[in-house]
Amino acid sequence: MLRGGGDQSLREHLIATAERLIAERGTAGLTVRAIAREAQVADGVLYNHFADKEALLALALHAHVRTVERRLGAPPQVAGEGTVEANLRAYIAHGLELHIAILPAFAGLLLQPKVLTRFNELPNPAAGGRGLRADLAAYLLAERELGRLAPDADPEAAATMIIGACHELVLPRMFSGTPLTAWHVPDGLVEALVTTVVHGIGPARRS
Amino acid sequence: MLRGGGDQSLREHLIATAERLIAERGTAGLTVRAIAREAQVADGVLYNHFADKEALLALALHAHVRTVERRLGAPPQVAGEGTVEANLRAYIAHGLELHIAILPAFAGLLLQPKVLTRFNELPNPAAGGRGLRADLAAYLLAERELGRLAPDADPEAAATMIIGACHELVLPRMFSGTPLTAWHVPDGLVEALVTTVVHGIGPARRS
Amino acid sequence: MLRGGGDQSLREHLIATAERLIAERGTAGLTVRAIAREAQVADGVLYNHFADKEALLALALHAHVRTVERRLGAPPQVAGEGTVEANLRAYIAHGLELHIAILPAFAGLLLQPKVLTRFNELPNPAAGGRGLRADLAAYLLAERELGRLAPDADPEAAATMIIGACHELVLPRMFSGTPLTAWHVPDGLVEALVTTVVHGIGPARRS
Amino acid sequence: MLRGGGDQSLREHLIATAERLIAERGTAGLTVRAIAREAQVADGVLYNHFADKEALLALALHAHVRTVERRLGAPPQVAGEGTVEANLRAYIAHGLELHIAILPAFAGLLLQPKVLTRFNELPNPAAGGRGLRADLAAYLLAERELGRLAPDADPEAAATMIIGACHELVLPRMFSGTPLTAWHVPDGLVEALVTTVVHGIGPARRS
DNA sequence: GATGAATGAGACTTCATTCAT
DNA sequence: GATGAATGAAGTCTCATTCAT
Repeated sequence: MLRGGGDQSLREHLIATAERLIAERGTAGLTVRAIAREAQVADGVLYNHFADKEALLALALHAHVRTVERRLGAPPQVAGEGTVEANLRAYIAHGLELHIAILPAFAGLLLQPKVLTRFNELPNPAAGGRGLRADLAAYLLAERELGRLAPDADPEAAATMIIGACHELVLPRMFSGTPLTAWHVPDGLVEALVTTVVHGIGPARRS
Repeated sequence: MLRGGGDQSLREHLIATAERLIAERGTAGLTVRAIAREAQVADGVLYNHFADKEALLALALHAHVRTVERRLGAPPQVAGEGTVEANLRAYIAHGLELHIAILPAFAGLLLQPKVLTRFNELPNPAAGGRGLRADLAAYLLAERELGRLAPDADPEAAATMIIGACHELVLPRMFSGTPLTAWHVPDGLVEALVTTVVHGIGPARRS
Repeated sequence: MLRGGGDQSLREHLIATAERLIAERGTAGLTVRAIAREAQVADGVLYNHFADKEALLALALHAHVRTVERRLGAPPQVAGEGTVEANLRAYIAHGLELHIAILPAFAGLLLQPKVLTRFNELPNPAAGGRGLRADLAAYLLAERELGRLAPDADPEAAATMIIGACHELVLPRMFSGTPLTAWHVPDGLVEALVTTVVHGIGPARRS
Repeated sequence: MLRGGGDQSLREHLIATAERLIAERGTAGLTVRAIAREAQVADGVLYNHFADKEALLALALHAHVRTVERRLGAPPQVAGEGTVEANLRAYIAHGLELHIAILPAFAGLLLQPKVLTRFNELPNPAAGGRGLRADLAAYLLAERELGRLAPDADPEAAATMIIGACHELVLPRMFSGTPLTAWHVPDGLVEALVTTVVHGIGPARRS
């Protein structure tokens, strides 16, 4: 990006570059210089557009989450359509892909409290991060109102377990050293999760 | 050099000190000098006992996990005793406490590939981290064999959801900025989780 | 570009703005950007009118001295009028106010050789800075010619001591950290200075 | 100063180096790197011994003042010895040399409030800076008690004028660009100052 | 002439690691 | 083995100055 600018402002260019680096390497050891070099701009240019490194990282992380969500599309939000099982499968697929894409980026946040603070000051990316669980709980509540779930089913508990399962499937693999993108959910696992949450594991369960 | 216990080697003393600091402050901004000062030893003594900082951190993290597990005691591993529901409650309580104690420490791991590598070279702390899920799955399988669960219940899926729920309850709170220790599980939530996984949320569910 | 007065050139506007900032904050940490922002003009406009930052600062400092002198009015320059004592009091009051106003600004000068060089290239602000001492010496010489001072009184030495006393009263207070504007000359001090220089401190002094 | 140390600690070595640089160039634009390079040590070594740059500069400035005073020796402090005139000449000579040596160094202080703050926290170098005026006032008071000065002579006013004259002789020359060390007090000036303050300039002055 | 984004050298500071004692 | 002063690369950030528009 040479003097004179291109089609997008340098500010956006920097956010996009940082976002890409975060997606690729996470927030770990991401230096101002690395971002500037990758963006092909001078070292100090960052400070013409952002208060400090943390402000840029917070925005880049935010953009990352939105980018991922845009790519994934919205999870099913209209109760009553299709089958509950199919909708749950869609939620789980969505949650898995979302966590695969953003958990590594968020991990770095925990070591950078200043980025965390600035990130929390930004508007919550729609269904991003903690939003997905609430989304699912709302969906389940609506299905219960329609009579497609047991009258005493607990939407919050179920949503917690389903989204939690997505975490549980992703988190351990972040510690293995192998790139997360190379991993796919085993066949039948999603189906088994849906069956489990719908029918329960108790002895009197319908066959 | 002044050490509390005179009979433990300096090596153990350093690991114990680093473990305590990790437990108190997490891995963020933990410097070699801080560890040495806290241990009341010289800065460079570390390199007489460990290859580098990462090796020490990996061992300290390992020790931290074992310490927490020793404190929590073993989760119920004998199927057929008590009720399934009570045993599941115990697993969930165990999982929550475990994750509250070790997730913050592990977060730092993700940003330090060298620590991660060295940690994975160590013997897997018994039920630690990924171990708990496998433990629970084995327990559920045994209960199914005893006929206390539905014959077609999927122990793996159920274990994933239950341990996942523990993650889901803890993880978001790590990003809020408030200290994790100040948080407690809302009343009824554990019960709701157990009920959900045992009975399912489907329409035909028993009342 | 929004400027207060429409009829002064941008050059004058910049000098006036820099002068005001120097008067308010001194030269410490005064950046080109701060001046431009305060003047409500673009960052780089400075270089259309001045060779560099130092040239602007030299002119602004020059203007500052002239502004202060205009505000203080001329010290008594006509010998033979009033009493010598009263005239000396006026000189001292003038010198104190002048030094209070300009010494902080000049302090920054000493650290910026380029500003210093450019400042010295400018016409000496009439009685400013070093000028006041010469003024006083000339006045004292005239009074001596009129017979209102001892025939062997040394105007140069007396002027040096009187203006020096003004320095001595102001300088130490610049290092105390408290704002100079909050300070006032203790009652009786000016009178004591005049008495001392007029009568001397020697043992045979008239009572 | 290579590893292993020499006869003086590195801490002292750094202070001495900074002191020399301050004496040579003043505090203006004195960088951490310049000090480290001049001291022949690594860039960051400073922070093993001082909280920050300002702490070192404050100590170096302090040392500079003490060094100068040690070199100059104490001004006459015993009233009643020699003649008053000779003692005053000694005070003036002392003040001139002191100010020539330390005023340039102090000028930089005004642009570095943090150094100023730290400097003021240090014990006041005996008769240094503001101390000399008080010293002189005390001496003059003692002489007055002995009857060697007029009974109504004002020691404070006289001291202010005498030390002020030293300032006035030195300050303007700091702005000329020529090195201060190359300047000497014109013959007769010191004598004229002493005569003026002792006899006064009033018309009834003794011949 | 005016703009202001971009430049890039250089400032201060941190910290894992080494090594003479 | 233990010490801890010294190392020096690397990090974040500032700011006078330039130049295409």
